[in-house]
Amino acid sequence: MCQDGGMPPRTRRTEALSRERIVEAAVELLDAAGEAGLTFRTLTERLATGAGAIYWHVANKDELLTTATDAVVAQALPAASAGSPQEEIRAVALGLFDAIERHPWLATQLLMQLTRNPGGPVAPRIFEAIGRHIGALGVPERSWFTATSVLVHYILGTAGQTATAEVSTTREAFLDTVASSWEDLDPEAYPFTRRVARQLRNHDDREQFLAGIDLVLAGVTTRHSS
Amino acid sequence: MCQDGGMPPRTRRTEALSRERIVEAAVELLDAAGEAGLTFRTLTERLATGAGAIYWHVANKDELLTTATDAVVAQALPAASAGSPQEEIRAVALGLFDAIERHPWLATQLLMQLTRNPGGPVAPRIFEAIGRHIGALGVPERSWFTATSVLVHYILGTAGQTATAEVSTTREAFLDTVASSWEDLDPEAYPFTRRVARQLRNHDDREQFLAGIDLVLAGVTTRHSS
DNA sequence: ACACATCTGGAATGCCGTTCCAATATGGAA
DNA sequence: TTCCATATTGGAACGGCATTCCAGATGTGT
Repeated sequence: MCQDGGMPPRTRRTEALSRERIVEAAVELLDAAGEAGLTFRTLTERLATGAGAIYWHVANKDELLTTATDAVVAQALPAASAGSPQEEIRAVALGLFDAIERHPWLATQLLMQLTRNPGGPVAPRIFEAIGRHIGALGVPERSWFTATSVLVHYILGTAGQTATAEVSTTREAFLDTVASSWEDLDPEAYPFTRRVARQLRNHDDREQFLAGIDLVLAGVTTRHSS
Repeated sequence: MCQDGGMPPRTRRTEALSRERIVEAAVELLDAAGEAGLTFRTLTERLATGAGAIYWHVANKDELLTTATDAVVAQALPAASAGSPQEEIRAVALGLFDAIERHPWLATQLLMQLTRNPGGPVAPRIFEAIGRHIGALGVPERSWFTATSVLVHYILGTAGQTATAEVSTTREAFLDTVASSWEDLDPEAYPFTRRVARQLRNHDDREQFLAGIDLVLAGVTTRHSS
């Protein structure tokens, strides 16, 4: 549980096990084989140790997942650059989008963190990165929370949706499967979904994603700029 | 896997096990004890049967969860009433919001269905319920998919966030805990989140939720109504 | 009354997260 | 240098889970 407060020793019996080394290995396993690829079995094998050793550094699997998620998100968020609030928000959104593309397991984790663990480190980090620029858009403080929520949920939801497509064999195959199943729906009950299925097939993820952001930003700004 | 094509027999050895009875029991267990409350152990106990019997009607737990989610969503979506597109969309949103309040496990399931199983029955059902009214807002067809995505992700994300608060002891206690942990963040790194934490405390879920919807609708409409 | 397909209950399997503990390292005190 | 308290490790053991397997009961058509 508690880390020592002194220098790290030069060399341990094999190669000092540490919280960071565990988290790093966890991220690698998640990247390689998704959420199911991270078990204490695979983790102990990769680190050539036992379960007890890991549990000395990490409380449980949930904490490990939270820490791994936070580490990846921290790296993904861009350092503050000096642009318009819209540009800043777009940069954050793209940073998360790309991170989810690199680590497809991230999408689910982020949604979980946001809904089930808003007190943890991940939710505030993302909330802050977006919300920081909301005031500069002319949104009155009373609406800051709502406006930021809309943006964050859209970003994570959509990025997650498109990123999941990457995991399966190829993106095209996945989108094609979904589009086909949508086109096979009952025409009476699903006229809209069937019609939109075509847009799903040839669909530039990144472009659509940014279009959605702009749409939300338009709503956020026009609402209060009169 | 396959249902018979004939009449259901009047009476079975105890009380005909059927796909519907299993799904019904699953929903009850989920409502009573959340996602962790649904295991094949609890399910067989409640239905007074064995695991094999259940597996004859249902492929696996994932399918059971999907079916349970779809059943609850189907009941939650309002029958078409004749109002403005905005009113229709608000009605669907509130229908989902209330369903999530009644069945807190639903939030996570819906997010999963949307991102990991868009080919299943749940995603199209929700997409259609919202998207059906998008055209009437004056949105050009090219933007239908994006606009609907924004709305759906916001609705599910936010409803999920607020619903999770219900599960824990009391809503107030949960919000208070989260707000406190946000207020304890580093003032240098988290000025926005700390400031917004106050809005979290006294916060009418439903009102905030509808405000968010209106915000998105404003963006969707003003963007194309010139 | 017989045979066959449908349906059931529960035992067995293998994997998972977690706990427990005996054994081993480490750094400072003597 | 020796020794000890404390920090750290590896792996065995545990209970719970989803899922599989199968012997047998049930109901239907003949």
